[in-house]
Amino acid sequence: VDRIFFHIDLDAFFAAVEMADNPSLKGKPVIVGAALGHRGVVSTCSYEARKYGVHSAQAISEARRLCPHAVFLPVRMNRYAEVSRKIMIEFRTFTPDVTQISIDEASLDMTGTEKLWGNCNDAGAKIKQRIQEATGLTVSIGIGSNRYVAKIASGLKKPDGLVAVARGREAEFLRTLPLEKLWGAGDVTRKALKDIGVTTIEGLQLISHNVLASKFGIANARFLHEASWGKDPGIYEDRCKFKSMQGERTFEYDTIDAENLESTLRRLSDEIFSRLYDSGEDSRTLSIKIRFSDFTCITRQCTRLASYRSSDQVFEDALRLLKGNWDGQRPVRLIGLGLHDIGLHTELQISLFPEEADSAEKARRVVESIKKQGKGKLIRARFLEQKNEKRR
DNA sequence: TCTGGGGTCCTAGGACCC
DNA sequence: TCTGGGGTCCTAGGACCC
Repeated sequence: VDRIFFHIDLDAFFAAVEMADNPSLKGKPVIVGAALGHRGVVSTCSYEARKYGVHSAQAISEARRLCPHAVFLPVRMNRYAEVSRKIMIEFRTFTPDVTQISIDEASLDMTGTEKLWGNCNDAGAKIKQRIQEATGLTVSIGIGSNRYVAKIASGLKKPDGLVAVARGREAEFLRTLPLEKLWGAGDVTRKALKDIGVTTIEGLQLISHNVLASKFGIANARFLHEASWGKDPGIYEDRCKFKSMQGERTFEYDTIDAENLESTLRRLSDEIFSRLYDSGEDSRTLSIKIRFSDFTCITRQCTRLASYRSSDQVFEDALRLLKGNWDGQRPVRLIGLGLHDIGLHTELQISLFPEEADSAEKARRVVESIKKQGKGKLIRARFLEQKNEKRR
């Protein structure tokens, strides 16, 4: 059966919400992001601001230099999440198959809805009208025979755009686009492609699979090949629930203050554990992240036998990782804390009694630390027995 | 002009087990 | 004393996206 997908993207979402909430901002350059004079970047900016060269992920100080008269606003994530929920509910009145991609994007399977909403253009117009009425915001819509093509189409005529790719014309559609539009191939991949003489999507379509695989590996080669031909490499498949959660803080000034790092870790532990607790799920893998003043970054992780049961447990492991991996000398720019492999069944069935699980955990740590310090000096008891038997 | 915060997925290598 | 092949779990790092 021929399927039809709509990819819907809110235009300049954070800035647009601010303008809808405060109409006096309309027509002005609006920049949502870090507070002025603080470390941080532009989250979203209005199209008026983009005319001055302002864009997402730009340093806020740079945005200020480019557009000093813009209205600078802090990020009000709770408000955007509220508007986002409202919009997703509207989407679900058009089709039950709505995959939320991010706070401002969704992929809709609109197969078989023609009798309800009309052809693609009509259905698109109705969605736009509904979102406009409900929130005052505009969306850009891409339409295609698969989610990947729809996603790319949605980005081509922002804001308030609608681009439909005819069935059977997917490869031709991709061929006309610059390589930068190929979702999933970023700066690093493009540079590597240039090394083997590929600078266009057409070039990517025609290059031999072997050459591609030897440069990028089989999985990446297949992704690039399918994407370039307008086949869905499966970008939104099995998007289930979240698999990790993390929190991080960039310090206003790089720091070597251990107390500052510890208290930040303490706060992050409380936040993350409470999110885990609220989710009702389990995690027994924790990571910390340290970004140094030169922007290099390390991550260190550990896995327990049983899921975290308190923010104290989270903090204890986080602190141990910090102490084992920071010399107290290198200035730290950012510290982060994450929990991973989140799910309901991550618990190992080691013991019914938490005390035993804890002591098993301690034993494991002792073993690991001895292994690290005295390489090869630790062997399993059963091997000792074997040696003794041989000597006899 | 320095470069946030929240995520997903993949790879490579080591330890360990059978 | 030398040594295989397959599998799982774990760790560290990195590409990419919004």
